[in-house]
Amino acid sequence: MGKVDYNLLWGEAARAGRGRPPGLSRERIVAEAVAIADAEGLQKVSMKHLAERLGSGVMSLYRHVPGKDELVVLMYDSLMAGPLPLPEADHWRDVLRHWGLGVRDLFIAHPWALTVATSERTMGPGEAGWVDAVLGRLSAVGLPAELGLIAVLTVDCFALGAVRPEIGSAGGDTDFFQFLADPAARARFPDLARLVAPGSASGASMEDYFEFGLDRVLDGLERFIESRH
Amino acid sequence: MGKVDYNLLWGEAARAGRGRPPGLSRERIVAEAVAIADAEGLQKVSMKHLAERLGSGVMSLYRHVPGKDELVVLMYDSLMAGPLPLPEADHWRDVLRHWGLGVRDLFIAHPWALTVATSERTMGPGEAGWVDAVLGRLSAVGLPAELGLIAVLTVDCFALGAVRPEIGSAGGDTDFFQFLADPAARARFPDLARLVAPGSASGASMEDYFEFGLDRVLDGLERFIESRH
DNA sequence: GCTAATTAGCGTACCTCATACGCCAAATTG
DNA sequence: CAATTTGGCGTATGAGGTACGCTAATTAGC
Repeated sequence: MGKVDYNLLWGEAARAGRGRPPGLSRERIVAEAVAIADAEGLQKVSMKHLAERLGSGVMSLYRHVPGKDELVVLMYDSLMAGPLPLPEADHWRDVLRHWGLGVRDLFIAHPWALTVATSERTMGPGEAGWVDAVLGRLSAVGLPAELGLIAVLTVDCFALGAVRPEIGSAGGDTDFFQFLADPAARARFPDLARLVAPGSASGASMEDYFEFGLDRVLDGLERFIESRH
Repeated sequence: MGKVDYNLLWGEAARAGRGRPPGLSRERIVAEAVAIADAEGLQKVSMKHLAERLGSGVMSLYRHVPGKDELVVLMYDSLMAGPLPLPEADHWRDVLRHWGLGVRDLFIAHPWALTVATSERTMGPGEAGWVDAVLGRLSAVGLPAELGLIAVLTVDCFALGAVRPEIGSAGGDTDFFQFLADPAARARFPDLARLVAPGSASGASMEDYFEFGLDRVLDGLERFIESRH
């Protein structure tokens, strides 16, 4: 929600010298919060609930995390610090395709993360390293740095936008295209209805659509990159 | 946050016959909430604040809106019910390009909307009509319906993802790439640093980047569509 | 070992916010 | 002018975030 201190993400971790040794740690808190969000949703991540899980008092958390908003930001950046979807491919297009699908998998595995990603925020070290790793790989397979950067951002933007209708549909709780179940709505928006028609569950076809769009984006990038050679 | 009733968005508005005439209306409430969110941010939209603006009691709002979550959904859908960025172009590519830029403008004008767009939700009538209008225009300029649908969704997905770094940068409060102000960070992520380098403010270059990516997406769609003729 | 300094854990109190409930007011229908 | 219906809203409740300050545990210096 509110503003989050830049130093929270990028600042040095002040080392502890003397004094009482910590039982909690920022890492443990963030990891547990992510576990709760994955299992029960982001709105179930309350300081109270989190403290119970960790077997500590509520206010103890504030020794390691400035507040709730900051915790959410840390949760998000911790995702990006994990393993990267980088294949052993030797063509930039394969690298980017694999990476785009990996981004999709990440946001489907952590549905709460998409909301965080699209909130007003600052890029953290995890995310920066994430992007940096892909740029490095693209560079290794011969794509010039300036082309790699725009290619990665384009694919990333598409993936972020395109994964949206898939989230929620998976759980079955909230279907993004629920209104199309009504025949009257299908009659009013016949073109939209076609999207969901093939596999009535709508979940399966969305994945196909994601790949289709991704391939179109890669086509567009390919045309541009080839014109530069 | 929570689940929102499907009927809230798509249900018929029950007409009032007798009884006390309403002083408030759902439309007024939603419009005022949007005004607050635009001016002060979504987190400042509280039932209390909203009621003060409307000169009514807090609980009066609940006669017209089931709750806060539902209000936010209605706010979002009301944006989509507004005027559409549809040009008088006679080529599908121009239509989609103009539309993509219009989507970008919309989310920059209403920064809070992006978070709502990417939350778990159901498509409402405003948004469905929005998509439907573009499909109709594309159809009118000769693009087959099935191609129009995937083209619109692809462009929409890209626009949604790509506008993200621009939000917040505009206000100057929270810069998405704030960490690149630090020379050490620029040294660590030189490729990323290049993105912001040209216009040090980073805002101007992001718009150029949006258009670049959009054109790549359109290129990819063009290749696919031409291969179908 | 003793004391001072330092840092962690956490109970209490407070504030904000959404909202269930119920009463009253204002209009229509007969 | 009742009876009915619908809207406005005050009060109370409960959840959630967090400022404050006390206590506990540990180390550094003596």
